[in-house]
Amino acid sequence: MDTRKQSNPNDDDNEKTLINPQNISIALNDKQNKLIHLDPVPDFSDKTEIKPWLQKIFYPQGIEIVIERSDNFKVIFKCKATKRGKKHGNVAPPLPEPTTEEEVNTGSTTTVKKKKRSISRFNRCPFRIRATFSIKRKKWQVVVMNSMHSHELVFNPDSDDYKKFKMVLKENNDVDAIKKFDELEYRRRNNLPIPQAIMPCDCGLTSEIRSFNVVLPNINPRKGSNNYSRSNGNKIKKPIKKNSDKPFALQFDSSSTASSTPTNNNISHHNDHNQNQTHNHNNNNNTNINNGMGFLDDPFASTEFSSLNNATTAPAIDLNEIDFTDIFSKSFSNVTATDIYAPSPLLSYNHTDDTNTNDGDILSNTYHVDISSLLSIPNVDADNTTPEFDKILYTKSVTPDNNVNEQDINKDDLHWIINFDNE
Amino acid sequence: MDTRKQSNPNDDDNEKTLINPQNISIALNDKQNKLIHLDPVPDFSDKTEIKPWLQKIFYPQGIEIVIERSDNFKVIFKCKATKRGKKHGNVAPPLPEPTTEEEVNTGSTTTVKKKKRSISRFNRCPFRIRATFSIKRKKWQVVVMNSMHSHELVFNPDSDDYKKFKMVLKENNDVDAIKKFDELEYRRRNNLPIPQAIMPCDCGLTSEIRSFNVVLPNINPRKGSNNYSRSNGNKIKKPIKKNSDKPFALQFDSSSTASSTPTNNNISHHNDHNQNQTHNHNNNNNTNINNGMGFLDDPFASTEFSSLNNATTAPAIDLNEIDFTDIFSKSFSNVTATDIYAPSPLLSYNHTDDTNTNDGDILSNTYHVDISSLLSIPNVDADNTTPEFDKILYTKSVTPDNNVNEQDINKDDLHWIINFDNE
DNA sequence: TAATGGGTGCACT
DNA sequence: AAGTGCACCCATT
Ligand SMILES: [Zn+2]
Ligand SMILES: [Zn+2]
Repeated sequence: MDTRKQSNPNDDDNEKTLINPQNISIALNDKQNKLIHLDPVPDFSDKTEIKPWLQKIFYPQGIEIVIERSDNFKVIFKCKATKRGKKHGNVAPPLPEPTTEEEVNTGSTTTVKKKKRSISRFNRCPFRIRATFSIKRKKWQVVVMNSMHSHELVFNPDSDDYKKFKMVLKENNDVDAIKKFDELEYRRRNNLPIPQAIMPCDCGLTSEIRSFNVVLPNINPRKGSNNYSRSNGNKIKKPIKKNSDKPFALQFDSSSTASSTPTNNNISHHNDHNQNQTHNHNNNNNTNINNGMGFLDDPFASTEFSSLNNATTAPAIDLNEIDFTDIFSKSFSNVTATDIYAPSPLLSYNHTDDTNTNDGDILSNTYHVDISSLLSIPNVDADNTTPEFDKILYTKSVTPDNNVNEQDINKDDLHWIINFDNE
Repeated sequence: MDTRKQSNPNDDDNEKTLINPQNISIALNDKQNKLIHLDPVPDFSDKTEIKPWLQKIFYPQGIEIVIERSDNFKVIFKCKATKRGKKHGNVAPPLPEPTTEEEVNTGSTTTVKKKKRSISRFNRCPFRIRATFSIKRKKWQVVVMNSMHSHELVFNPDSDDYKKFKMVLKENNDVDAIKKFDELEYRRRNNLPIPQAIMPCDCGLTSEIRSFNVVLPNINPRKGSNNYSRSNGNKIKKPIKKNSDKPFALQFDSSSTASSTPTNNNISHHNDHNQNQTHNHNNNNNTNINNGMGFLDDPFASTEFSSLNNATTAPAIDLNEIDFTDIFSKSFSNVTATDIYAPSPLLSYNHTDDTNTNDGDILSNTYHVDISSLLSIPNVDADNTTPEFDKILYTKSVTPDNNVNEQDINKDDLHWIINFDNE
């Protein structure tokens, strides 16, 4: 039974309030809320399990995450920065940089000098995922804090981080995830469209989380005893030494990690999908954001999986191990894969998992959010035309100087604007 | 026998050329050279030995160093940043920040917002020490890259880093260093003047390096075999994995670290001191850079050590173990301790150590540099009056807009100017 | 261990 | 003055 208070998504003051995913599409379309709570979240027994779980979700989105900051009670993720001098090989090239030169007036002479220490565009992406351990709930909460990106989103199966991620999947014998990512790699390398179904869930998070073998461990947390102590006297005490103070790891009688052990939790997903899809942007399915790489060139729109059958020549991938039909037999027809110029709709579903055998306090009546919304650039001004992608990338277009209606800027927006201007 | 070529310090193109410390004062006064090569340097058997060695040198200068960046062939040190919200307790307060507010014009309204992500002044200090392992010389080279600071220099015996440093000294039974730092702490806590003699050497580096028990290990480096491989093809190859690729650690048959083992190297120091002191600035010995802390308030100028005898009441320090006379019997009378508003002179000495029993290629004919120069703010324009400290701190005064003669800017200067303007 | 925000040392890449 | 991934910090509320 979920007793959390749900706030009115039309309330202007609810940016940091827990929002029922049922209403999150409304909240997002209200242009004010950028906090997207992902729910449910596995009961990680260690914070190191969070990143692989998120990678399974966001790699298919073309988002490579890294840890920006972490301690034992918090992990902040962001998009991985590009490598500056990277040759454009099999790696998707970043969009062209803005002018890398700048004029330096040294008095009587003006010198044009290459900007050596320019921070790559990629590193300015405001996208964040915040995982915090809630002592009261005794579980981790995952919140997407800024769903827009300052760069294109391209899945790169050749990145080192992805290779490591894939290797861990193999070490853990995570056959379902391996199969899906093999499929994802195959489609990427052959410039095939990436359907949302390759995402953890074509409509959200929860379902495919199970099939990805990212589990909700059916372990009973200790009740009645709170071994946590974040305060030192009356002040906050943070872990003092390395590899110490891992209270939440002691919370479960887990003999294995959440990411390596499947549960018996049979979530009946892909049922009762109440697709409250809401579009308030141009449904331009032909907009192309990938410069010549072809990854997201073909809007998936109404493409059914049967179209994949055209691809029969697989490279080094063991296609014999890939069962495509199982993946694409699910409903995703109304979800556009690449509609990232304008805010994607949030599809919210209400999962009532009667088969859930886990602790009802944590797992029952959970909801999930279609993370296709994470692909979107926020609708900074719904009344205007969709802002140009290049402008957002290069001209600080989120500032009020760039067609952003100031009334539509909340405090979080302002914070970013200020930071951009300061950098 | 040192066969290194020495360059003409008056040459405009020698910024990155090895400079004989004999000529470094001339080179520095030429306003072009900011690279101060420290020589000799112990043959560190591990890069972790470098920081303690430098701490022994720079703590007495009021400089607390941290590692900015490191790999197995390079360690870059800089000044430790201040703690942001630190209350001004027994810690020397940083100079007041510039305005921490900024106006944000959001169109029709102007919002004044606290700058949240401001970098503390302390972290902008350009002072750097670069230690690089030279494969050709098979030894570490230490270069001070920017001898000015953006902040006051105050030795803080209460800092955590210093306590750790001191603890390591005790673990290593480094009695000489312990004695000297006890003395330094005592003088600091009692607002007594800090003579240059408490520095590793009152006139330079080499001599006190021995008495500080930082040693030049009398170990014969392997000759003829070069186990190093920095190049991958013809490009620089960086270490690939953690805790691997420590080629220089294999270079010596060392059974102990350089910082813990004294050598038999009897450098006859404090002889033949040819004090080529050069002043081209106002010798204002009364300039006070310490806001009320009193540490460096009293210019030491012509103060002899006998003046310390006035202090007889030592707090918790075991003064019975401190032999002051041995320290201050050395000549340092012409060195001002706190003349940091203007460039300090560089005193260069020529040490000819006939008693050196170590490898002549490395240790004979070595020189050392008076690191009192490291206290100075560079003479950005010798023809002008001394630039105001506040201006240097807060108004990017190293830019040509701030009284820097553009002819006096070399390429490295320009690089920095650009970076400052970008921040 | 309340929750949440940010700074920064420093080795990896 | 490699940039940045990450963790050890500290801040305010
Ligand atoms: Zn991003
Ligand atoms: Zn400094």
